[in-house]
Amino acid sequence: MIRDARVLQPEFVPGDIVHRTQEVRALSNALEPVTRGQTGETALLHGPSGSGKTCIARFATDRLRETVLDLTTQYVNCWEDYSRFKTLYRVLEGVDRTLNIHRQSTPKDELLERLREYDGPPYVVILDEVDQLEDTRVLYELYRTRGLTMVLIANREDALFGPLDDRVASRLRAATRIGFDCYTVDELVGILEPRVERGLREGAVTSAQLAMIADAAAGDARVGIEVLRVAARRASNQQLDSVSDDAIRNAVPEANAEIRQRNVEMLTADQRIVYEIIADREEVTPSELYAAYRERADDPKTNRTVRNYLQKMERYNLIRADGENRGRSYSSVL
DNA sequence: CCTCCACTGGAAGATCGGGAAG
DNA sequence: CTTCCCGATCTTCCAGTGGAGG
Repeated sequence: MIRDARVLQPEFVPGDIVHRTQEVRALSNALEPVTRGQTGETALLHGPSGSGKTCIARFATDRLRETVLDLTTQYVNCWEDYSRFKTLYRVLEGVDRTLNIHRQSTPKDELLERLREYDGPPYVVILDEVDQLEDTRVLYELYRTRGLTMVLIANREDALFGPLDDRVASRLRAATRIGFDCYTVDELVGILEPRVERGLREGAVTSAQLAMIADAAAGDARVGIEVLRVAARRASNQQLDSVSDDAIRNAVPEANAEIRQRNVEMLTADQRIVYEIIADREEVTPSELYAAYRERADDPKTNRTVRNYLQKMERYNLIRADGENRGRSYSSVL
């Protein structure tokens, strides 16, 4: 039943963008100087998750590479590489300058040195989830790199500006800003349709079912694609040649559980204890939580460290923190 | 109104761990 | 082998916040 699983992967970039033509054009304009060997304008793509920011950034840079012979591009996910070191490392990796850097290879900041020395062809770097950077100095350092053009992606524009250095903030205000809105149900169907055509056997999913998926995804293309993928895989495992309505309904919580499971696996043993305490109960106050943690953990970490864990888990969308200060309580997401 | 205090999260410094140099 | 280095992680300290209860 599955013909081409690749098009059901979340990171698949379609060869042709059905919606978002306006946004593609705006981004291409910002990058246009690159075609003349110059540095492009910094672009800032912002909007809710699953609204096509990453996809459009990749699409535009891929297309740019088709027209510009001598061009390097790199994608960096700042959520995964949130420290300054890791981000710089990835950027250098894109131009093969990481040889022999394993951590402490001589001077204090070898990475920055190498970046300064960069003298190659135009280089376009996509920084996804850029609001997750813990040290925004790296943005300034990238701004100062010759021939480097940045495409920044953030969920919320204002969350990015908050902790910024003045020098970076002023440059960022001059950036080309491109806003993205949630997809409508029709648009989502339009995104899923070509994937079904290429990825699945004919008639495996009806258009009414696509509308069901689109509706459940609430404007988030990533969720929609994940639901489609889970439902198709399930049907395929059962040797069916089409997807039932029930399979789709079941796939919605399963797709969410899968995302959550992946995040839980990234936690350390101590973090997982904290997560499980929260998951076990409806709602828990900070002091109850820490007391329970101390009881279960051998060699427990300090209260402050547990608070860092909680922040991290909140960012991973594993838990929710309600209220402020004294009124704070933690609960697990679904 | 004021005081108390549970809670948050920033800053700075200590510690851990792994790779390289001596 | 030991020593040094450095990023990541953890602790210590603390200022700020706002609800509870005089």
